[in-house]
Amino acid sequence: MLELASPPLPLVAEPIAGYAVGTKVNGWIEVLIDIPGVQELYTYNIPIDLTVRLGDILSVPFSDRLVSGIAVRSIASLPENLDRSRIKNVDDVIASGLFRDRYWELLFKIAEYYHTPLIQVIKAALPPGILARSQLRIRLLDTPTIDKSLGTAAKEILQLLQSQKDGEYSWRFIQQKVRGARRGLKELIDRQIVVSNFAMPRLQSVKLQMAVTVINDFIDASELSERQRQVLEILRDRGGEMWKAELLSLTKASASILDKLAEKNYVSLSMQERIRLDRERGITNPQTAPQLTSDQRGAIDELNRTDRFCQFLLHGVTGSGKTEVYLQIVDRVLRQGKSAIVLVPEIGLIPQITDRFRDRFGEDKICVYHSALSDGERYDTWRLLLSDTPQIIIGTRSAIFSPLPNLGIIILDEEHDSSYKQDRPAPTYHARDVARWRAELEACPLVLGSATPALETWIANANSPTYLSLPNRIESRPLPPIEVVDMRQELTAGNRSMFSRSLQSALRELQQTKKQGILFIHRRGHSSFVSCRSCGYVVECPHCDVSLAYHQPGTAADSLLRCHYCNHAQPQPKKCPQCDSHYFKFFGSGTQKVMEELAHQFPSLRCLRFDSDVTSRKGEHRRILTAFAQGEADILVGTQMLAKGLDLPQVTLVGVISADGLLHLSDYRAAERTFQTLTQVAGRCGRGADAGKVIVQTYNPEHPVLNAVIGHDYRSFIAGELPARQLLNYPPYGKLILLRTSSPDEKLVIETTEKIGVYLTERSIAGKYEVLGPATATVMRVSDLYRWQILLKYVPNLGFNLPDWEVIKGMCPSAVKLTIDVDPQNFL
DNA sequence: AGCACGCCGACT
DNA sequence: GTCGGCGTGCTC
Repeated sequence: MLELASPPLPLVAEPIAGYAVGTKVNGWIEVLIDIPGVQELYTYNIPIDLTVRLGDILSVPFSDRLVSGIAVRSIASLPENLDRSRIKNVDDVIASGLFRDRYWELLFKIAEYYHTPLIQVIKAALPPGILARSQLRIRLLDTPTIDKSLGTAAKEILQLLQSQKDGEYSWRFIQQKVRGARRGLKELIDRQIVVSNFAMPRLQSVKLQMAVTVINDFIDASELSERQRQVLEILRDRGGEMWKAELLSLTKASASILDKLAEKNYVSLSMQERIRLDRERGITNPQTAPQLTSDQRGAIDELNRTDRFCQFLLHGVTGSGKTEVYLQIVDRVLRQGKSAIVLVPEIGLIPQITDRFRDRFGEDKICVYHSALSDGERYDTWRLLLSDTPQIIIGTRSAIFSPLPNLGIIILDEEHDSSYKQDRPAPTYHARDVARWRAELEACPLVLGSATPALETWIANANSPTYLSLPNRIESRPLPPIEVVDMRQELTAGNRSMFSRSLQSALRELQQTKKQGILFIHRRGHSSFVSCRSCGYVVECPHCDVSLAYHQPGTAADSLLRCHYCNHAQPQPKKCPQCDSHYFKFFGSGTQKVMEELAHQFPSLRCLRFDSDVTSRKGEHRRILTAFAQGEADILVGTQMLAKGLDLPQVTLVGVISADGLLHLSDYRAAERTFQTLTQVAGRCGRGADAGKVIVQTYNPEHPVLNAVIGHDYRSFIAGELPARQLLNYPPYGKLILLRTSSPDEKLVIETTEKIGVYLTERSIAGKYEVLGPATATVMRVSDLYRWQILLKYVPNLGFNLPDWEVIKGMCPSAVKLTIDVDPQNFL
């Protein structure tokens, strides 16, 4: 059993006894330190000239440096084993008033549920740049006396520093570059060639910019030149206040005109904070609420009945007008003087939904928050959200941490989407669960919207007044008919194209009717590998056990092979490295392949590509979708992101190149994912005045899930799927926890994981959980790390008793990394 | 995380 | 003998 020096922070959902965020601290303060592997609280003294409140972000001396930490608890007397002389002073308060009680409790709850140190949860919630730690920096002196007798390490460091304009590098960087760096540094410091010092990295701060403000509205023509008067009038027309740079570029005036106006006391020039927000957007066209369908009316009425916590499921088929329901419920919340959080699963859906909200509420009430914001934008947005004014935040999963003090509602659109689950850095939270906890704590309603609800949500809401259904599309538009094409028969009939005869004729029809179509590709790594047709050799990543993906040459002559796991890139070999064959080519049906094939078979159709390769640049998402919506192309070819919530009224054809990749996903969710994805993709079709048509190609046309998809029949899918889950105690009946281990040392991971497996199995009978594994991860090696995993399965209702995670952590040597993924979605 | 202290192999 | 590898322990 691991013994901790001081009492660890209890991982409980309620705050520590006596804890209340914002209360001033008397006595000593216990600080949660921002250093991984340091979980205990450290006690500090508060200097007289400093006011520290619980929840403040502090900078404190730790070891020989300054680190940031959070003031979490005040104590009146010191622990016995801690000598007064060892206590240091708090260095400074970095930020105050960021957390409210409820918010703080939420963070505790997350830390507890996901078995993650609280500090990591806080880091996930805060914008970057608030927590920071000092860095040791090495600087070359101005006039160093350098003699030749230096050691090689010292010489190398010197060279490095001399190559830098300011003669400065972080110590960490030098250590990475130079071996024996420590000795070299000592030499250089002893001879007074360099100095070292600790410096806090540049913290995120407000951006100041010169602004011009009218201070005298009365224009005395005799006093002003013509040009001065013009500029002043323009400024006045624009509300009397503008950024200097903008006013100058608008009026083409020179700065001296403003100086003169300031001199004559008509305007004042001053530095003001320029709030950085993501204002990238289209045109606003104010819209009033449209006529509601009776289903929409019913849902809104039901939602309006409560202001307390309540989880609603808004189950609406694609195109049934869920967004309008969101708009109306948010409208009510704003009128009550409260704020709203609206989450979407993907960054690509933000422009579209933001446009809808802006058209209804105007732009100043809406902020967006997602991973593509710059650090400055995030920082400013986050601070703006701390204010009490009613506002709307629209964002991806991390926006669930928006610090809005006055929450009136939380909405998750496409709530079934697995992008709501974080699986990379801990905490591996699911935004839907966090949203529910938060709504409970803030006592506000939670609305989960989907055409294909997650089974968890279905179980929780079915047969309850909180189940709100929109079974029909708006304006009584029909759901598109879905045709499943058996690709085996295509082959028998001699069609070797990747497009079935049915899809080909639909594409031809599209050409004639001037309508638009979408081709969906389910891409998952293996679909774009390069292989030898003579010997079957496949190019694999040297660091991961996966094949490399082919990428179309851009402007460069050589095509590139890239690893989707570690980003390793290499040029494509001209011939097979194994057998020298020249039949060595890109194989598979990725987006590019489909584009080529279209260009070949349907040269007159204009195609646009829409996948993560093309949309990674900022604003590219919107650009492509706008181009497509404006009819600049006939076909949009893309992956996953096409399936999610896009509203493109001109689309009358949706083609799924192959459903097989989806059907054969090797985890218990395969059927659910297939049903969701296919239903969602099909839903992109026939949303305008013209009816649509969906064609799904597969080698497995008999698959039962496809029948449910054809019938747009969620209930029949559920009826088939739930018993299967129940039988094996999979979610939503049972719960899963995935332990992942990884290490560069293969033998060591196997050994460690097996040891953990034995421990878990030994106490599994008493614990009432099931142990699956140890097994290698689906891809055993990624970035030269060997990965293993153990899955725990248990049924909450039957009572359970999970193992002691501290014991398991203790079983891992430092070279083996352990992560605990609660409710895992990805078994990669 | 860093960094110090501390114990074992190949070299001036 | 020393330099230098990286294994444990500590930081209020």
